[in-house]
Amino acid sequence: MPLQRLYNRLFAHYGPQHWWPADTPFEVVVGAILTQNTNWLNVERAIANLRTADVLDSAAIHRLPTAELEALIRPSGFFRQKADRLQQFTCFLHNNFRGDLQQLFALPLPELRLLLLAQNGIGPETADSILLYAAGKPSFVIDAYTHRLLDRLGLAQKASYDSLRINFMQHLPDSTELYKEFHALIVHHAKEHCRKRRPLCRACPLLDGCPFGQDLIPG
DNA sequence: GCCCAGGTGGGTA
DNA sequence: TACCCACATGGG
Repeated sequence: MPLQRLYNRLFAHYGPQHWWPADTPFEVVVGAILTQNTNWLNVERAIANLRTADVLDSAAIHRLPTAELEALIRPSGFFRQKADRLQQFTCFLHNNFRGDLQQLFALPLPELRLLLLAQNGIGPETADSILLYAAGKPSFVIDAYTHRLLDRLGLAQKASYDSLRINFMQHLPDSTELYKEFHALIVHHAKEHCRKRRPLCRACPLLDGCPFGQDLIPG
């Protein structure tokens, strides 16, 4: 299976990634929203501000004055929009699940995914990141790096988000841990060998023995 | 100064 | 469906 082979190569080269970089499920949710079209380094600054202010939990975000939340997350960019999205989410959580993420995550995957997608500011990538890394559900994440990698390998140039996600999930074992590692490996690889507006790096481990990655084309 | 970064939602044709 | 745009900060 080509996707399995792609995963095997990445894993053999980089080893386990143990993602997502967060201490709690709620921190994953916050990071997933703050990282929208934003460099992760800036997200870390914003999260550090929230931690220092001791408001890195749902109840605190919920009751924090919006202007204060905006000031704390300012380094992550789009701070007005993201402060609003964070508080809309905590409001939804408090109104429907007593502010308890685990109660929300107890819903079955398909239902939970639709519910997340119905929230303002939570699109497919953010929803799948929350499902996979916060809720521990096997929902594959397709991000800009995944699109770019498949594009560089000559695959799926104009495939939709959902079709790519379904493709990954149908050709891989139904495993949360595998999905986590695979996505994390794609990000790790992309940061080294798959930069925007640049050709695939010659040192790319995926190209070793297959100059154009042809043997990785999915069947 | 320029491009880029782990998107989303609203608008238009 | 397919583009276009606003949203905003900080690094290279």
